[in-house]
Amino acid sequence: MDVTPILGCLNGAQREAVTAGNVPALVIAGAGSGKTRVLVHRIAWLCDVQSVSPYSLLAVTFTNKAAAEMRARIEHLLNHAVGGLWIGTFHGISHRLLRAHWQEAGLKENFQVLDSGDQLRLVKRIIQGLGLDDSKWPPKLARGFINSQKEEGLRAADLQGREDQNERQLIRIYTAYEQECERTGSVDFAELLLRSLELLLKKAEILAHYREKFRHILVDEFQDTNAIQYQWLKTFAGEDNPVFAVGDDDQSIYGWRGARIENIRNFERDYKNAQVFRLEQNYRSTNTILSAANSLIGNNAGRMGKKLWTEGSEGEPVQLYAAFNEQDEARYVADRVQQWVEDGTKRRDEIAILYRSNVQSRVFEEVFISQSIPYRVYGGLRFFERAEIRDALAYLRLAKNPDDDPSFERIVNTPPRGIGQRTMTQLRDFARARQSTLWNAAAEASRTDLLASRSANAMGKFLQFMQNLEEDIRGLELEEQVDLIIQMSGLLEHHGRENGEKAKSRVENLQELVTAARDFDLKNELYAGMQPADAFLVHAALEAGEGQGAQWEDCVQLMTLHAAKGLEFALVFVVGLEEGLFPTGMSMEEPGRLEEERRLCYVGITRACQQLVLTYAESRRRYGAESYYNSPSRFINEIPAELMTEVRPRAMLAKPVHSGTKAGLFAKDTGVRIGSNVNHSKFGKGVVMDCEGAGSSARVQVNFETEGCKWLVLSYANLDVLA
DNA sequence: ATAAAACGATTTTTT
DNA sequence: ATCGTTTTAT
Repeated sequence: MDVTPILGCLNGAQREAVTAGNVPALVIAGAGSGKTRVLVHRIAWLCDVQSVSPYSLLAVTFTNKAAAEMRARIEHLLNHAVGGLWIGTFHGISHRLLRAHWQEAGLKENFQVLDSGDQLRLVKRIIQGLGLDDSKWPPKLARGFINSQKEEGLRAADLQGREDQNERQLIRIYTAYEQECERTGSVDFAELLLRSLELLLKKAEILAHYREKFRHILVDEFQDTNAIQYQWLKTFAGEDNPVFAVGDDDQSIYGWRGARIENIRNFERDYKNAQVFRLEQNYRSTNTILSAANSLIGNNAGRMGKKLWTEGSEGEPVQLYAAFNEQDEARYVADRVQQWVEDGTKRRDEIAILYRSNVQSRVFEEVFISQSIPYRVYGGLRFFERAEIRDALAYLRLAKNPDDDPSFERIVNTPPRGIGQRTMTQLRDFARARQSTLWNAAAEASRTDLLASRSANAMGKFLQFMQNLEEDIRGLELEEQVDLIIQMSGLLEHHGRENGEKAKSRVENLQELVTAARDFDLKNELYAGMQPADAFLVHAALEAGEGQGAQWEDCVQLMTLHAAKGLEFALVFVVGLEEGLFPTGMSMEEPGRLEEERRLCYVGITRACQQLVLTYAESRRRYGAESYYNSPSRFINEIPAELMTEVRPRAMLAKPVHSGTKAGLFAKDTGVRIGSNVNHSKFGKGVVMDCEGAGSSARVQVNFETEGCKWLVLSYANLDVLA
């Protein structure tokens, strides 16, 4: 057999990993070292060379996108479809198991999947139902508690006997939440994992079946697994089926949501016969960029140890720009973007601007709009999380299942049909007293005189409408069902009547939902045996959809550092490198947190292929207030100076540009004017470049000989004017 | 039932 | 500052 297509294009380390024997393997794959390639070629190697059936492989990823990409690459390499191969996310695969074994798992056949928004609303309802004050017991906190317990494999029953009053209250909420999920047949994300793990552990014959089936377990982004995910993998693997885990401890950036970097370190302890491979040759970045990354990450303790190298060129030095404020930072970046595309051969979509937090995108957007630079911001609300989409899906859900109280609550007065708070409070009380669902309570109430006649009338019409809707959509194609719903519910008309951009996009989104329903792949084996509408709803929960429709214009890419993981760009700006912002103020006390911030910076740096630009602002507006004298991030200092050049175009000026436009006179004349030579006790001598404001808030920009340009508040700065 | 005002939070995000 | 949520007033 000719193995050239599978092994020919691999380097030594990659080839060793791909052709590893049937023992547990841990591949420490540095940024840009061909991590996905190794995984894909390993699968191809097993199937084509080792003659392992694709049916006996289980490949797990974190995102749907990664799963889809991996499948596509495998099929491309093998040159044929591999339908029987299980590739999916932890959640997707768990879901599939639970659908197949719903009875053994103790679920309802038609259990629904709650996304985190659904879950939050349910937790909130539970808290209120227990008579607790939801400002004292924030639903988000309770949800976090429940999820983190589940991620540790702990049920409410496992938590009895806690002393702490606070904790006991949370456990009470957890208990009630579990009961409600049980009653309504709802399963949240963490539950998918925990429940499928419990299924395997409790039903020996099912476990035996899957251990017999999956002879090889492959995992991507292993450093991001949490406690239960690792447990889940080990359970599938048992004693005989080797785990092939690929990851990079230096790119672990999700500790705050439960990822256990220790998993990667414990792998060798858990699997005594494990082989460890290191991929250190980088195919992405210049030597300079890699040196910067290596130096930075060298400041972390307890690493697995790894040093990236390349056969490529040295490349340009890393550039550092000290901006006066966030506007200046954005202007500088915009200038550099313009320069990049000026020669006409370079594209904007090979440029990324990476920031620590989403709020930072705003200033860049403003500047890009004013300079007509096309850009795209990643992140934000996903398609299936948008209110109008959730509304439409709630109609679908309620039509299929009138007992779904959350959906009932959501749409009973959306669009407005005269059913207000008062009516709903009465109805809720009534339903609780009768131990019935809102739907049944409403049906009952409309027959009695519980509600005011006007409300009863409106409610009756709503019930009638929902019944008609259910009859009308029955038997239709999914696409037609959705189409009918958005029209008959009045949602389309409701948003159509509003004006403004937002309303327009809501209408478009609703129409897009019809398209999504049309394109939804019902034949996918994941949804085998399910009703189309139910399958579509699961799809909506499990795959929230991209933020924006595919806009393949040539756009500058704006995103958080987290969102950039796995991507690469010719030119990368890592912006906002200030102490307190990146690393964030919250992370600075705890060493573990700080190391994760450093890894995040490492991820950012290693996204760059050709040129890396770092920026920070000496002054920045945050939460309305301005902060001055920001220190540059410690991460900047952790990059050797010889790899960097400082760019300060403005500071090059000996004299200010516009001394004519601003008078430079302040309310209480201090003698400080644009162009004045001044002395500062800390920063030394400099020239006043610009001024802003008046009176006590007057600020001046001073270009210091040694410190560069800074904005100072005149009343605090105590400047001495020199002759 | 709707509009205005007060309140509060505010790293990162996938499933 | 700004955005989303909740309370209060009309």
